[in-house]
Amino acid sequence: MSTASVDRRTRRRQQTIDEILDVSIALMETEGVAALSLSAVARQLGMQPPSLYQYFPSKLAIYDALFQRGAEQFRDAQRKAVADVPVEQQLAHGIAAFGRWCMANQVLSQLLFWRTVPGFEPSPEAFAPALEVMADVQSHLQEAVESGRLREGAASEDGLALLTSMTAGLLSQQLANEPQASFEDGRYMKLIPVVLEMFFHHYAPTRGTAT
Amino acid sequence: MSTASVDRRTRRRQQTIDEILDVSIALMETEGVAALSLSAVARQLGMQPPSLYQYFPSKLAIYDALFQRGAEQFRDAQRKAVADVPVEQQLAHGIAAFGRWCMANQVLSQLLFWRTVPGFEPSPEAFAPALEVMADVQSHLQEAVESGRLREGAASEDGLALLTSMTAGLLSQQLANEPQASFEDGRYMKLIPVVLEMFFHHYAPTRGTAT
DNA sequence: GTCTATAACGCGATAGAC
DNA sequence: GTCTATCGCGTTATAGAC
Repeated sequence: MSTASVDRRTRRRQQTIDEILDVSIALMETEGVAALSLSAVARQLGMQPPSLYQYFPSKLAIYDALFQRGAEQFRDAQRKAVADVPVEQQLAHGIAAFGRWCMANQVLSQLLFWRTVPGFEPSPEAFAPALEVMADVQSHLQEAVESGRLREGAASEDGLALLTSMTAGLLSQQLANEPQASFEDGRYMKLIPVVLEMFFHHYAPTRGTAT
Repeated sequence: MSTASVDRRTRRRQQTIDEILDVSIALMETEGVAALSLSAVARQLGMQPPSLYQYFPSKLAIYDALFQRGAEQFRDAQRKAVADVPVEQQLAHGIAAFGRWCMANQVLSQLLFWRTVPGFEPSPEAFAPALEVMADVQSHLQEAVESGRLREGAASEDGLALLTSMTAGLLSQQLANEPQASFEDGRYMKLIPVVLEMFFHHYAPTRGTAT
């Protein structure tokens, strides 16, 4: 067996895996994240349900692959948004990119930020890119502190928790109440600049209360 | 058939309905909200699964009853928390009560604040008490505006959305990351006073930016 | 080896007859 | 209230096709 044929097979296999994930996302969009059905996926692909087990050992493994895919895409979108942007605007751009990505990838967002699929817990491997994003945000905060744009506590655990909770809260409300809206015209997404302003105000270097 | 016997039957029926709901909540606590199984409920009650259909027309109807129950309990907890409290502390007490109730009733909170059960949408009847709570909060905000403790915009749609998003965000993070914590020692619940402070700061009467 | 199909098991929600 | 029956699900075992 030639090396080329191995490659071709590997490529074809990866392609099938991607198709399975694509179809899964599409189905979850219409049926709900927790309502993913392997039979439905197989039908869409013209396969029999057991054939899927050549590619994933279980339904939860598909969720895990989707989680990882989502976390990687999310991380890359974040990084792209803050690249080539003046340091003092990185937080604002990053958070806007967060909102934009979430509204464009609602299914993946639900998987990443809520934990609502019974029995599913992301593997450490799938979770890793999500941790990277957290580290990125914290380093942006740290930078803002060191350059004097924010007070000490902003880069603390509480500061990070506050920032992520406020933005995740807007997202939560947006997805629960107005899921069909776009990032630009969502009632809650519109408030993203406001909470960022509140955050900067709370951790303003010269005044405000310690946390 | 005597009136008494009708009463007794009605009472007994209501009792069974309550038992079904209680068992459902208990099962969702261990298995996940979306993993509720009628068969499991029936087993716990020593019934056959089809017998449940004497009390609820479908599984989604059970979710709806739980939603309504949760919304009513939530509303009552809110109202009890703000009763007999000085007007200027009602918002703080109400929000603390929100956090406390949610952590003590996580299953119902998920049902109320996220929409993660495939195919479930609360009926208007079940949703009504939730709307009452919103109206209560808005009236508290309005009161704060009229008494000069908050600026005009605080009681607007955006103000209400901001306040609920920030608190719901903390809850979301708490439930997703540290569900086993209590209200008192949860990393995110601890920040509830902070976001309230940020809110008051943002809508302070004398200064701040318009929203 | 790698992929796919068929058959079968156990479980779930639910409809209907009793 | 039950029992029976139908249907769809995730999953496993097994056997044939590339």
